[in-house]
Amino acid sequence: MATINYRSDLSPDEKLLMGVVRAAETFKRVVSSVFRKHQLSFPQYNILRVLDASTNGQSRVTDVCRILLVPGANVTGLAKRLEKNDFIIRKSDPSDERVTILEITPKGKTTLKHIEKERDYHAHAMLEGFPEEEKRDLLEKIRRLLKNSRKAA
Amino acid sequence: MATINYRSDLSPDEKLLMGVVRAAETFKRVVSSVFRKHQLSFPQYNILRVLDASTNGQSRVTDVCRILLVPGANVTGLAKRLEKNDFIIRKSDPSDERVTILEITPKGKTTLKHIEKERDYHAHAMLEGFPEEEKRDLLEKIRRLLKNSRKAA
DNA sequence: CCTTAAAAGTCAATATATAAAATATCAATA
DNA sequence: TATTGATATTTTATATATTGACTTTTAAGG
Repeated sequence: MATINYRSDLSPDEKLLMGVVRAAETFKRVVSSVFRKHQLSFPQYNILRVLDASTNGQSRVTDVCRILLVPGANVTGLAKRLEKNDFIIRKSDPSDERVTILEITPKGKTTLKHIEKERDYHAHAMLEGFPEEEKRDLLEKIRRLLKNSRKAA
Repeated sequence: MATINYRSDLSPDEKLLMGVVRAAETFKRVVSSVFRKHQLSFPQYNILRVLDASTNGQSRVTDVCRILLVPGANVTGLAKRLEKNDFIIRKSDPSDERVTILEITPKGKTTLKHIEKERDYHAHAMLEGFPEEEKRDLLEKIRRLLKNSRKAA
């Protein structure tokens, strides 16, 4: 047996938070296997989603960062790979040449559509056995967690 | 305004799960800043915790992987860096020479002790406003999520 | 024994995350 | 106008994650 010599000594708070981390990473692994079939990684997919939900399919790098809560240095490489695979284009904002604008391509949009059904299937499977009321309650608690941790950061 | 041109179109299930991912990553960022002051990364810290909770402070690479739900190739590099900084030692199991055993050092143990208080402070801050009963409820739901997603994987 | 399959771990290649520093542009103002 | 300070992004260096291939050892069958 694998865990026979192991006794968890996490404090209750830590156990809860580590549980959140594990659930998140396991979920990421599950849906990543879907994205990978379409040549997308999890963070790449998230960027595409943000652009797809933005007016004209465009957004500045800074805004993508703010929405996804990721540091900007991350996005440079991600955007370059997305552009190399024709999921987005990158262009400079003529009105402010410090700004890089990312725009989703038709290929990017259709890829998101293809992914949609399978993604929903997995999301639904992870929430199997959760009635609507419990989902609402869980979402509310997660939001409170997020608010607390952003305050702490 | 950052999000003015962005309307989230996530399905309710996806919104919930993406929320879990965000909460997890924000928490990781917060506590990582604590670990970093002691020359440890988040995954390195987790490995130390597993070893510290194992009998004789020892565990096989495979068992660490099973407990932390991470692929084995990860642990090789992490363990090497941990060994380079004297947090653990690596040795071969004489009874089965395929096996690598990881063992926490005294330095590793004292480092965990130094981290303990600050780590608890941050964990507690993230759970501010959660009475015990809500924490229990949240933990139960998170565990159900995790069970579902491991089944789906 | 000998062959083969499984198990444990490492290695290599690629993608990602992060911090720190560098670059370029903009805005304000002296 | 020249300078200063703030913004937006990229670059650089290191750590991590992930997949698949590979090596060594063990276990199982014939």
